[in-house]
Amino acid sequence: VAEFASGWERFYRVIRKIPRGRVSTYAQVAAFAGNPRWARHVGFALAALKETRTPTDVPWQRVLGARPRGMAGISIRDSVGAALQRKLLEREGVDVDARGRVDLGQFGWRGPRVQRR
DNA sequence: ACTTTGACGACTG
DNA sequence: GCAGTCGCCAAAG
Repeated sequence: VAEFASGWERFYRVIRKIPRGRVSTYAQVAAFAGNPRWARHVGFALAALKETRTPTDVPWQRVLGARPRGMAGISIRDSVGAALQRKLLEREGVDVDARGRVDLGQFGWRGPRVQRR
């Protein structure tokens, strides 16, 4: 059913499910998309998204790079884009520290379903 | 069909 | 904490 999805479309589907005010990681998105080893491709797909789609279609800002200590961080290389991502996240109520890191224990997305308070 | 490219991640020194 | 390596693998040229 609707297997039109090219590889990257799967990532977009997962990312669209991330609730406002929550964040996830590339690896996490990849895992929910079917394979935890596609983390790099998530980032690649999002970079491509920048050119082919409108940002509003997929909440790319909620996808961060994995960091130790249950943290996630802005992993975007373009400083302008990184600043934008930070701004968008803060606008959603996500607390981003000075180094662009977010506590997953507090804002991390638990998964597509298992939200259940 | 081969090579290059990555908004990654885990590990090493 | 930071820089370098390696493993992973789909898309684009």
